[in-house]
Amino acid sequence: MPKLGPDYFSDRTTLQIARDLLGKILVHEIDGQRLSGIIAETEAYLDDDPASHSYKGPTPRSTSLFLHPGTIYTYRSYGLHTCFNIATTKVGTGEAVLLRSIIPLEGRKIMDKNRGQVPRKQLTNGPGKLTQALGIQMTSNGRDLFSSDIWIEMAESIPDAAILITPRIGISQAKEQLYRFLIEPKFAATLSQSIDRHNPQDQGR
DNA sequence: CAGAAGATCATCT
DNA sequence: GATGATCTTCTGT
Repeated sequence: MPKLGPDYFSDRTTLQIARDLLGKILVHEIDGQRLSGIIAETEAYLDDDPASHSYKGPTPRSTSLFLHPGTIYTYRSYGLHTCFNIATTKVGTGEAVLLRSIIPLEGRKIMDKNRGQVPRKQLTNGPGKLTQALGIQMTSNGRDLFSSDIWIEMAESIPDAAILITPRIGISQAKEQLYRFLIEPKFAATLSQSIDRHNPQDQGR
């Protein structure tokens, strides 16, 4: 399966990129072992967003946000969690997409080990959880998606494996649920919470 | 160099 | 719905 190339993160708006990433596959390869999941929720951070780490210009922490599109930006949240972002648009702008949740695909045993045997619905359904499950660490900050052990692939079709790991509710129902998962507004790309505050009808996630 | 805040999560009521 | 865990980063002095 082809990796997404540099153009993917530069040719469209950040919001569009965030939408298009839904359904793609995030891969972290460790010792030849693939840990992966289907991207199910993303969040766009735009230049005019006061909550963005790039809002006040580059700082020691946020320099990778301003590098070329496809640069990985990780940061430590609340001293505990690692969150995974991808710089978008062009060099010098600080826009990015945060990956908020994935559907676990390959390497479930290792993910369980990394997460500590939580219920499967809670394995990768948050920005801090997916990095812990995939073993993605702060050291990936500043690398790029095209020449590192972390990348994003096209999904030619929804792999059967994805159906198998969805909740045990039968194949057809699982397919339907997975499809909803990918297109439902609730899980679609959103602006950050600071913008949500100005749109009270969007709150409650 | 001290102090505060934070793009979260698990656990509790 | 509230709270504590935990620590990096940024800001002001």
